[in-house]
Amino acid sequence: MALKEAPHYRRLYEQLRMLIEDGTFRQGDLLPSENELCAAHHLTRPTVRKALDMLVNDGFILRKQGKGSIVRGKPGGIGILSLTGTTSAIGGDHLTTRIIMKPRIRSWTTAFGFELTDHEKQIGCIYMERLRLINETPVFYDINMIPNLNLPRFTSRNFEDRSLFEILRKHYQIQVTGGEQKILAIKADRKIQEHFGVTKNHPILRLDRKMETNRLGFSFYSQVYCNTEQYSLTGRF
Amino acid sequence: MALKEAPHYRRLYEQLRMLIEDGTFRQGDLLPSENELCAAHHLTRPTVRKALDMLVNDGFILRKQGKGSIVRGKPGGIGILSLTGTTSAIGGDHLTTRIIMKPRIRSWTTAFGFELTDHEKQIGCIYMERLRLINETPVFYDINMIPNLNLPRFTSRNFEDRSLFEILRKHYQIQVTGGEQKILAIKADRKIQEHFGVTKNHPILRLDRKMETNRLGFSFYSQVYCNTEQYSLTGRF
DNA sequence: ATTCTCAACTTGTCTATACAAGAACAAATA
DNA sequence: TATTTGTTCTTGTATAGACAAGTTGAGAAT
Repeated sequence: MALKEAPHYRRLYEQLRMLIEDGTFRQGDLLPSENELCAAHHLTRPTVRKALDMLVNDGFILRKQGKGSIVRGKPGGIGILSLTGTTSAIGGDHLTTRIIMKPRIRSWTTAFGFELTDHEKQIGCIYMERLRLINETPVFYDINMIPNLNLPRFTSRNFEDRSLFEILRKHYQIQVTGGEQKILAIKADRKIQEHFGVTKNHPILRLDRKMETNRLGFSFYSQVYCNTEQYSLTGRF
Repeated sequence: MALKEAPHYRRLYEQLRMLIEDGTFRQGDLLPSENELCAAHHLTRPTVRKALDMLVNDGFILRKQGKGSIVRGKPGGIGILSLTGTTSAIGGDHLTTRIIMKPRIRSWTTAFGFELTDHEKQIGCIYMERLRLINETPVFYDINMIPNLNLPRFTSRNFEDRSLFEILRKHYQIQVTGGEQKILAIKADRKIQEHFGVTKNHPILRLDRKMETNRLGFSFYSQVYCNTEQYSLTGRF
């Protein structure tokens, strides 16, 4: 299956994003002007602007009429609230993963309060639980439910180091395009107390998430318990 | 101060968004095709597409090549995680507000962990605390800090019914364009216990938010305590 | 020296057009 | 009947150019 080349605007977006993320452009810097980018990449302004629009949307730059495109500061903390999976949200910190329950096929009738289609209910799901540690401290406990649909060898893959998002993208050409989430604060239940090493009244943040993908009708679901004592979740809106 | 007319793409966006929100277009419906919208509004495709791009970004529609623009379901719950203020995030439920501390001018050196500029520190801030109830149940307690900058009559306005966002938009032409937030789970402190009527170990969700606006260099800050026992926060990403 | 004006940048909005590619359906074909 | 092939709809990508409007800085006028 030959993957087609990404469109020009997306390649420019990826390139500029990388230059911001690796520090080539720093907070407050001006990006090259639209006309300069046009000349440098042999593109026209609407195409360049589309790439810049995406950077604005993702919070990487601001644009000021008459001034230019200004690089914004990267928000600190853990950006799990946006599109990225946990792995890439951590940033420079050291993330390790322990599989608590290996992927196995199960039946399901609901996924963390989100509605399932009849087709999803019928084919069942792949179920997996993981504990994730940042710098040796357990911070996330996630339960994942993925429709059991045409994912050869999925249950035997190694989820220790790589993110679920990355595996779906690389091996199955599935991109997460967006999703829905519910957030609430709860007391740690017995299982969470044990895994996080906290007392029974310790407040825990719970995210119920539905991830939608570029594959028509393919969504998957996660419930994430977070110990926000040391690492709070951050995001842009 | 005459407000200029909004650009065409924004007006089309607002119009379509309203038609989706008021139920004229329902989940699964197809919007008129781009060409039909062009003809109906005397616009060209790039302009129409810009409006549709915004709807995609805000999660109102999906687009499928060869098919059309499909209306998505509106997520339920309280959409405070996105751009809207609390008031418009509640939806159909009944929101009431009690002012716990009336707006007054204070000095500040920090705002909920966000960095302040020297200018912000120098001019001080307007400080206000409110308790907000949904269907008579206290759900939000918010602390607001707004730079004390050129907002005539601000401290004497009525914040009971209207949202801070709305007052800033209507009276001062200030639009919130985005922001940054941190989320964590905490135990209710004494003040929160009292206002929410909960015990001392009750888990509470805390949002620290920085709101950025169309006014150059003007940001304001909120810390929101949420009792998510009955109403969880929802959002799209 | 200070202020003002203007030219030369920047991004913002919009038009007009072209071709590619996916989806749906009808007609032709096996 | 079942399958294939077009045709025609849809959105996706990209070009080229025009004018509006905010910002900046150099040079002219005071």
